[in-house]
Amino acid sequence: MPELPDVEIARRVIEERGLGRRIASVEDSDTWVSRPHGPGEIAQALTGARLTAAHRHGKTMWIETDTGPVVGLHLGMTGGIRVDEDPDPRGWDRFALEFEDGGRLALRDMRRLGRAVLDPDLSRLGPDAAEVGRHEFRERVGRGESPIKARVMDQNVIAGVGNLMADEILWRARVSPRAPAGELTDDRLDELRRATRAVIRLGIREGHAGVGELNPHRIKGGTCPRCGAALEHDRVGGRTTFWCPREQG
DNA sequence: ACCTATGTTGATAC
DNA sequence: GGTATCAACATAGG
Repeated sequence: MPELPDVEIARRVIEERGLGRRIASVEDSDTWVSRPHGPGEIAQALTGARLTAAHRHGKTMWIETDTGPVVGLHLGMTGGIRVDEDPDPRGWDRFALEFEDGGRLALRDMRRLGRAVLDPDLSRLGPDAAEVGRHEFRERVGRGESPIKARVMDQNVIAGVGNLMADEILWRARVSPRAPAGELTDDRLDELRRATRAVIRLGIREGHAGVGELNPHRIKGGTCPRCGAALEHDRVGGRTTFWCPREQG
Protein backbone atom coordinates (compact mmCIF):
# COMPACT_ATOMS: atom_id res chain seq x y z
CA MET A 1 0.00 0.00 0.00
CA PRO A 2 2.26 2.75 1.16
CA GLU A 3 3.66 5.12 -1.40
CA LEU A 4 4.03 8.86 -1.06
CA PRO A 5 0.29 9.65 -0.85
CA ASP A 6 -0.34 7.03 1.84
CA VAL A 7 2.57 8.33 3.85
CA GLU A 8 1.38 11.91 3.52
CA ILE A 9 -2.05 10.86 4.77
CA ALA A 10 -0.41 9.09 7.70
CA ARG A 11 1.67 12.16 8.44
CA ARG A 12 -1.43 14.31 8.57
CA VAL A 13 -3.08 11.87 10.95
CA ILE A 14 -0.10 12.14 13.27
CA GLU A 15 -0.11 15.91 12.93
CA GLU A 16 -3.80 16.27 13.64
CA ARG A 17 -4.16 13.70 16.36
CA GLY A 18 -0.72 13.30 17.88
CA LEU A 19 0.86 16.71 18.29
CA GLY A 20 0.91 18.11 21.79
CA ARG A 21 0.51 14.74 23.47
CA ARG A 22 3.04 13.50 26.02
CA ILE A 23 4.61 10.05 25.84
CA ALA A 24 4.20 7.97 28.98
CA SER A 25 5.74 4.77 27.62
CA VAL A 26 6.94 3.21 24.39
CA GLU A 27 6.42 -0.29 23.04
CA ASP A 28 9.71 -0.92 21.25
CA SER A 29 10.35 -4.60 21.95
CA ASP A 30 10.35 -5.61 18.28
CA THR A 31 14.04 -5.11 17.67
CA TRP A 32 13.72 -6.11 14.03
CA VAL A 33 11.46 -3.20 13.26
CA SER A 34 13.47 -0.93 15.56
CA ARG A 35 16.92 -2.12 14.52
CA PRO A 36 19.61 -1.16 15.29
CA HIS A 37 18.13 -0.14 18.62
CA GLY A 38 17.90 -2.53 21.54
CA PRO A 39 14.73 -3.02 23.55
CA GLY A 40 13.97 -0.03 25.73
CA GLU A 41 16.39 2.23 23.93
CA ILE A 42 13.76 4.24 22.09
CA ALA A 43 11.57 4.23 25.18
CA GLN A 44 14.33 5.76 27.23
CA ALA A 45 14.88 8.51 24.69
CA LEU A 46 11.20 9.39 24.32
CA THR A 47 9.50 8.89 27.64
CA GLY A 48 8.24 12.19 28.95
CA ALA A 49 8.58 13.96 25.61
CA ARG A 50 5.78 15.77 23.87
CA LEU A 51 5.16 15.52 20.11
CA THR A 52 5.79 18.85 18.42
CA ALA A 53 5.86 18.24 14.65
CA ALA A 54 5.33 15.56 12.00
CA HIS A 55 7.31 15.63 8.75
CA ARG A 56 7.62 13.56 5.59
CA HIS A 57 10.12 13.21 2.78
CA GLY A 58 9.34 10.61 0.16
CA LYS A 59 8.05 7.60 2.06
CA THR A 60 9.87 8.40 5.30
CA MET A 61 8.18 10.22 8.18
CA TRP A 62 9.64 11.65 11.33
CA ILE A 63 8.21 13.13 14.49
CA GLU A 64 9.93 15.85 16.49
CA THR A 65 9.68 16.17 20.24
CA ASP A 66 10.08 19.00 22.70
CA THR A 67 13.05 17.31 24.37
CA GLY A 68 15.01 16.75 21.17
CA PRO A 69 14.84 13.11 20.05
CA VAL A 70 13.34 12.47 16.62
CA VAL A 71 11.37 9.31 15.80
CA GLY A 72 11.64 8.08 12.24
CA LEU A 73 8.79 5.98 10.88
CA HIS A 74 8.62 4.01 7.66
CA LEU A 75 5.56 2.01 6.64
CA GLY A 76 7.42 -0.58 4.57
CA MET A 77 5.12 -2.62 2.38
CA THR A 78 2.17 -3.27 4.67
CA GLY A 79 2.49 -0.72 7.46
CA GLY A 80 0.01 1.87 8.65
CA ILE A 81 -0.38 4.37 11.48
CA ARG A 82 -3.21 3.87 13.99
CA VAL A 83 -4.07 6.46 16.59
CA ASP A 84 -6.13 5.66 19.68
CA GLU A 85 -7.10 2.19 18.59
CA ASP A 86 -6.99 -0.95 20.70
CA PRO A 87 -3.81 -2.98 20.22
CA ASP A 88 -4.00 -5.30 17.22
CA PRO A 89 -5.26 -8.73 18.38
CA ARG A 90 -2.99 -10.44 15.82
CA GLY A 91 0.05 -8.76 17.32
CA TRP A 92 0.74 -6.61 14.29
CA ASP A 93 1.44 -3.46 16.27
CA ARG A 94 5.20 -3.51 15.93
CA PHE A 95 5.87 -0.21 17.69
CA ALA A 96 3.72 2.16 19.72
CA LEU A 97 3.87 5.42 21.60
CA GLU A 98 1.60 5.30 24.63
CA PHE A 99 0.44 8.71 25.78
CA GLU A 100 -0.16 9.86 29.31
CA ASP A 101 -3.79 10.53 28.39
CA GLY A 102 -4.26 6.81 27.80
CA GLY A 103 -4.21 6.94 23.99
CA ARG A 104 -1.61 5.44 21.70
CA LEU A 105 0.00 5.79 18.29
CA ALA A 106 0.87 2.45 16.71
CA LEU A 107 2.83 1.29 13.69
CA ARG A 108 0.69 -1.65 12.54
CA ASP A 109 2.54 -3.79 10.04
CA MET A 110 1.81 -7.39 9.16
CA ARG A 111 5.04 -8.04 7.32
CA ARG A 112 7.41 -6.17 9.60
CA LEU A 113 9.14 -4.42 6.73
CA GLY A 114 8.41 -1.05 8.33
CA ARG A 115 10.81 0.74 10.63
CA ALA A 116 10.74 2.83 13.78
CA VAL A 117 14.09 4.37 14.68
CA LEU A 118 15.63 7.31 16.47
CA ASP A 119 17.09 10.09 14.35
CA PRO A 120 16.52 8.57 10.90
CA ASP A 121 19.10 9.04 8.20
CA LEU A 122 17.52 10.95 5.32
CA SER A 123 20.76 11.82 3.60
CA ARG A 124 20.47 9.28 0.80
CA LEU A 125 16.98 10.23 -0.31
CA GLY A 126 16.54 12.18 -3.51
CA PRO A 127 14.26 15.21 -3.66
CA ASP A 128 10.65 14.56 -2.76
CA ALA A 129 8.71 13.44 -5.83
CA ALA A 130 5.95 15.94 -5.08
CA GLU A 131 8.35 18.87 -4.85
CA VAL A 132 11.14 18.19 -7.31
CA GLY A 133 11.65 20.93 -9.86
CA ARG A 134 11.70 20.48 -13.60
CA HIS A 135 15.40 21.02 -14.01
CA GLU A 136 16.36 18.73 -11.18
CA PHE A 137 13.97 16.07 -12.41
CA ARG A 138 15.56 16.10 -15.85
CA GLU A 139 19.06 15.94 -14.39
CA ARG A 140 18.43 13.17 -11.92
CA VAL A 141 15.89 10.95 -13.64
CA GLY A 142 17.03 11.30 -17.24
CA ARG A 143 20.36 9.57 -16.95
CA GLY A 144 21.82 6.09 -16.86
CA GLU A 145 21.09 2.96 -18.80
CA SER A 146 18.66 1.31 -16.45
CA PRO A 147 14.99 1.20 -17.42
CA ILE A 148 13.15 4.41 -16.67
CA LYS A 149 10.80 2.58 -14.33
CA ALA A 150 13.69 1.51 -12.12
CA ARG A 151 14.95 5.08 -12.20
CA VAL A 152 11.75 6.74 -11.01
CA MET A 153 11.37 4.14 -8.25
CA ASP A 154 14.93 4.60 -7.02
CA GLN A 155 14.50 6.51 -3.77
CA ASN A 156 17.98 7.96 -4.11
CA VAL A 157 16.96 9.57 -7.40
CA ILE A 158 13.57 10.91 -6.38
CA ALA A 159 11.79 9.87 -3.21
CA GLY A 160 8.22 8.67 -2.96
CA VAL A 161 7.30 6.69 -6.09
CA GLY A 162 6.59 2.97 -5.68
CA ASN A 163 5.60 0.20 -8.02
CA LEU A 164 1.92 0.98 -8.55
CA MET A 165 2.40 4.71 -8.98
CA ALA A 166 5.30 4.11 -11.35
CA ASP A 167 3.10 2.07 -13.69
CA GLU A 168 0.39 4.72 -13.56
CA ILE A 169 2.84 7.53 -14.21
CA LEU A 170 4.51 5.82 -17.15
CA TRP A 171 1.16 4.92 -18.64
CA ARG A 172 -0.10 8.49 -18.37
CA ALA A 173 3.04 9.86 -19.97
CA ARG A 174 3.01 7.11 -22.63
CA VAL A 175 6.56 6.08 -21.85
CA SER A 176 7.74 2.49 -22.05
CA PRO A 177 8.86 1.23 -18.63
CA ARG A 178 11.83 -0.38 -20.33
CA ALA A 179 13.08 2.75 -22.08
CA PRO A 180 16.66 3.48 -21.02
CA ALA A 181 16.40 6.51 -18.73
CA GLY A 182 19.26 8.37 -20.35
CA GLU A 183 17.67 8.20 -23.78
CA LEU A 184 14.52 10.13 -22.89
CA THR A 185 14.23 13.63 -24.29
CA ASP A 186 13.62 16.60 -22.02
CA ASP A 187 10.07 16.77 -23.34
CA ARG A 188 9.39 13.21 -22.30
CA LEU A 189 10.98 13.81 -18.92
CA ASP A 190 8.82 16.89 -18.43
CA GLU A 191 5.75 14.82 -19.21
CA LEU A 192 6.87 12.21 -16.74
CA ARG A 193 7.27 14.81 -14.04
CA ARG A 194 3.88 16.26 -14.85
CA ALA A 195 2.29 12.81 -14.59
CA THR A 196 4.15 12.16 -11.35
CA ARG A 197 2.75 15.28 -9.74
CA ALA A 198 -0.74 14.59 -11.01
CA VAL A 199 -0.78 11.03 -9.69
CA ILE A 200 0.55 12.14 -6.31
CA ARG A 201 -2.04 14.89 -6.01
CA LEU A 202 -4.79 12.49 -6.99
CA GLY A 203 -3.54 9.93 -4.48
CA ILE A 204 -3.48 12.42 -1.66
CA ARG A 205 -6.92 13.68 -2.55
CA GLU A 206 -8.34 10.17 -2.69
CA GLY A 207 -6.47 9.09 0.40
CA HIS A 208 -4.24 6.34 -0.97
CA ALA A 209 -1.72 5.57 -3.68
CA GLY A 210 -3.65 2.85 -5.45
CA VAL A 211 -5.58 5.29 -7.56
CA GLY A 212 -5.60 6.19 -11.19
CA GLU A 213 -7.02 4.88 -14.38
CA LEU A 214 -4.57 2.11 -15.07
CA ASN A 215 -4.65 0.55 -11.64
CA PRO A 216 -8.00 -1.30 -11.95
CA HIS A 217 -6.74 -2.90 -15.17
CA ARG A 218 -3.45 -3.93 -13.66
CA ILE A 219 -4.39 -7.60 -13.68
CA LYS A 220 -3.64 -10.49 -15.99
CA GLY A 221 -5.94 -10.15 -18.97
CA GLY A 222 -6.36 -6.43 -18.33
CA THR A 223 -6.74 -4.01 -21.21
CA CYS A 224 -5.61 -0.44 -21.72
CA PRO A 225 -8.38 1.89 -20.52
CA ARG A 226 -7.50 4.33 -23.29
CA CYS A 227 -7.06 2.21 -26.39
CA GLY A 228 -8.31 -1.21 -25.38
CA ALA A 229 -5.13 -3.10 -26.28
CA ALA A 230 -4.25 -6.08 -24.11
CA LEU A 231 -1.82 -4.95 -21.42
CA GLU A 232 1.60 -6.52 -21.34
CA HIS A 233 3.05 -7.66 -18.05
CA ASP A 234 6.53 -8.67 -17.08
CA ARG A 235 9.22 -7.88 -14.57
CA VAL A 236 10.99 -4.58 -15.09
CA GLY A 237 13.59 -3.40 -12.63
CA GLY A 238 12.77 -6.46 -10.58
CA ARG A 239 9.12 -5.53 -10.13
CA THR A 240 5.89 -6.71 -11.69
CA THR A 241 5.01 -4.20 -14.37
CA PHE A 242 1.93 -3.64 -16.54
CA TRP A 243 1.95 -1.42 -19.60
CA CYS A 244 0.20 -0.82 -22.88
CA PRO A 245 2.36 -2.17 -25.70
CA ARG A 246 0.55 -0.03 -28.24
CA GLU A 247 0.85 3.34 -26.54
CA GLN A 248 3.98 2.73 -24.49
CA GLY A 249 5.79 0.50 -26.95
C1' DA B 1 3.24 -29.81 -0.24
C1' DC B 2 5.44 -26.55 -2.81
C1' DC B 3 5.76 -22.79 -5.50
C1' DT B 4 4.25 -18.27 -6.71
C1' DA B 5 2.57 -13.74 -5.70
C1' DT B 6 2.50 -9.07 -3.00
C1' DG B 7 2.39 -1.94 -2.60
C1' DT B 8 9.70 -1.69 0.18
C1' DT B 9 14.36 -1.37 1.13
C1' DG B 10 19.00 -2.73 1.97
C1' DA B 11 23.18 -5.50 1.37
C1' DT B 12 25.90 -7.71 -1.78
C1' DA B 13 28.15 -9.01 -6.22
C1' DC B 14 29.43 -8.04 -10.87
C1' DG C 1 29.58 3.96 -9.61
C1' DG C 2 25.76 1.96 -11.71
C1' DT C 3 23.07 -1.89 -12.16
C1' DA C 4 21.01 -6.35 -10.96
C1' DT C 5 19.81 -9.84 -7.72
C1' DC C 6 18.55 -11.63 -3.40
C1' DA C 7 17.10 -11.56 1.26
C1' DA C 8 14.43 -9.70 5.06
C1' DC C 9 9.23 -10.38 6.57
C1' DA C 10 4.20 -12.61 6.66
C1' DT C 11 0.38 -14.09 4.29
C1' DA C 12 -2.64 -15.75 0.38
C1' DG C 13 -3.46 -18.48 -3.50
C1' DG C 14 -2.65 -21.78 -7.46
